[in-house]
Amino acid sequence: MRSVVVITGPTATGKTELGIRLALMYGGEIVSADSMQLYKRMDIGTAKPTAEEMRGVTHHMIDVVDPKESYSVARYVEDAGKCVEDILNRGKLPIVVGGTGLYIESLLSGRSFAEGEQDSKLRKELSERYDAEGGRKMLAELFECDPKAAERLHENDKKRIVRALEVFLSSGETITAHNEKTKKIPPRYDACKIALNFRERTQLYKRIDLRVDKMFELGLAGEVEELLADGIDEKYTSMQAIGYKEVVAALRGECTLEMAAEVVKRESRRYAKRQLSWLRRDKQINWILWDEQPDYEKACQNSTWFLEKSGIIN
RNA sequence: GCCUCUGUAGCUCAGUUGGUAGAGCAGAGGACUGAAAAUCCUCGUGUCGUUGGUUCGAUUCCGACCGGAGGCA
Repeated sequence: MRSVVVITGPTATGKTELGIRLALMYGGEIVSADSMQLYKRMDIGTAKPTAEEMRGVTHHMIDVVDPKESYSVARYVEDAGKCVEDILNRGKLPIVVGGTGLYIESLLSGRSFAEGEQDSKLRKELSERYDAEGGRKMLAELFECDPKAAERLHENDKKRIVRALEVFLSSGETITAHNEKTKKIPPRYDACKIALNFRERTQLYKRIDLRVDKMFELGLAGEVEELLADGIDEKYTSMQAIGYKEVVAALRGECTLEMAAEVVKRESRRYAKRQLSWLRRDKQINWILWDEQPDYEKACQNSTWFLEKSGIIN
């Protein structure tokens, strides 16, 4: 089976650098798995690798959509899937690098999603009804058509209740049935998964704080200002990114930039925590744990071992 | 030096008319199938500053001491 390498982990752990090193060592190309680096013009706040950092390694799935567009996992599976196919066909090694767990999982499994579109009329109607009638009522309604989904969802989980109803109403199939079906489909790639993290949580947080300070020094505020000037504000998905929505608030005078920076740090820490809870349940992951600082030499050695073990190189 | 106020969870504070205590924030854990850097759920034992005394029993009352704030000299 055709194989890919995955480099993942919570933010600010050095995924980008390790990915590039491995690409240089094994003739690979990077396929980014980051839901925000997809957007053009959002460079500083998403910590996109610069041209120098890339060192000639080809990167895919970065800067592929306008910040005004709304992207989705479904599109990612399709677009990134094409990149992976192309890389494999050219005899090179695809290295999927990123922290968006859902994107990686969906890409590897080649998951097909149930019907529906983000901006569909149906979804909008359901969303409005949820606001008007309350989650309790909507959940009860979901229970009528898809009791299993209703059971596992909380009445406050608007997004998922709306989606579950949407899937049933538009396709006649429940999201539960759809999920069970897609779960059985074997993954389309064999993956060697490597995740980076710090041994101590406090080290991770220190690193996140430093990185956020650096983003502000590099001119994150200016970047956001330019986007706002073109009418790209927080109503777009892209601007929901951590680092952007907070700066928008500061630029609107709701708080100072210093305060915004503190919020960005806190949100990044929480995000890292969520990423970890997503990753921890994947037992296939090979973890590389840093002590104080990333040690890329050692990580490359470890990675090589992992790649050999999974038969990707020999 | 004297007087007043104050010392309770990592932080800010509430509270117990004496029966060993609770909020917000921070933090932790979890979920996750077309917005995922999004969205949602769950979680609060801490020598109640230290030390004596009164009491069946003190974090709560009294004394001393230590730390902090203010006032008078």
